[in-house]
Amino acid sequence: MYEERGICMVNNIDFYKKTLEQANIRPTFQRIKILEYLNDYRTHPNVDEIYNALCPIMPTLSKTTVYNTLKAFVKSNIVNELNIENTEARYDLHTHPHGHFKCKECGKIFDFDINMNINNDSELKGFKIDNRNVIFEGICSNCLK
Amino acid sequence: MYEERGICMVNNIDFYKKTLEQANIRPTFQRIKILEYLNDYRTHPNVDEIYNALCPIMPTLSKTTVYNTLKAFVKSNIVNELNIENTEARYDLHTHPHGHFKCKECGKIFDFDINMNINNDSELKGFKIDNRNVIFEGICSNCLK
DNA sequence: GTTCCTGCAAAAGCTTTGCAGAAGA
DNA sequence: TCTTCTGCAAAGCTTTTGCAGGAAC
Repeated sequence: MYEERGICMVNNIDFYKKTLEQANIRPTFQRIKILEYLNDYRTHPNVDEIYNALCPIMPTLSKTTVYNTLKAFVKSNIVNELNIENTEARYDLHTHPHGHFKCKECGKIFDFDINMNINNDSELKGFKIDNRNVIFEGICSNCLK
Repeated sequence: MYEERGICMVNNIDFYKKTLEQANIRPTFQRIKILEYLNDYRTHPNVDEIYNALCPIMPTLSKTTVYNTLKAFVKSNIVNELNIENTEARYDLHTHPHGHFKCKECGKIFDFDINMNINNDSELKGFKIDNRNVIFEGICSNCLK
């Protein structure tokens, strides 16, 4: 049991390392742990959440490092920066494109699939589109009750 | 000529007044001017731009009032708050839904039409959707050259 | 008279910058 | 050795809050 978990963890860490190396980012302990957190917790965490979650296992971690790391990840398209509120940025592992719904009542963020078909003759003809952020706001079905 | 412009302005101010009254917002001079600015300049201004543009004609205007006013406008769905960067909010008169493209090179923001058809059986079934913000990022055709 | 609005100053909160020491190539 | 990375402290910016005077109803 212990061994299995051990093996599993090693494999994951190797995968994170490879991901970072492919992006030309030196796979330091801090960066691997932040990437691991983003992979394990797909809850669109902000800097504070990541920092507080990792502090127990790396007490000398600084927020500056979290900021630096996330900025590097965004630049390399490993993660997506979500500007849902204007107060703070949230981060999302870059996977398949999807929309985000923010409930004004409970504050929860819901993922949803969306078809974003842009007409080739649209205003964006000839543009290079790197990121597609779709953010809806309203009230979720739970809070509507 | 002068008269025409005069009449025109009066009509507009009346229109702004009516808009605000319908939204249950007292049509003060400051609020009318801010609404007028948003109507005349559809360039997704931030607080600073609005404040600096209006200062010459109302020297005692404070940024707090701009913030208060925009917050009231957003709450009443008169304007839309755009969180394109996480550094500052931008504001957009609420018209027909459209997407925003931000060029990472020149920083310009382009409007574009988009069809946002959400499946009724999607994850958002039963949700009340108030705002739809679509923000694309990349490089515009001009900067690609 | 009571409520709402404005604007100044201060505070709060997120993010960036400068820099020195540490780690890695 | 030289470059890159980390983390502390300070600074920078946008936004919010507290509050007193003024305006509107």
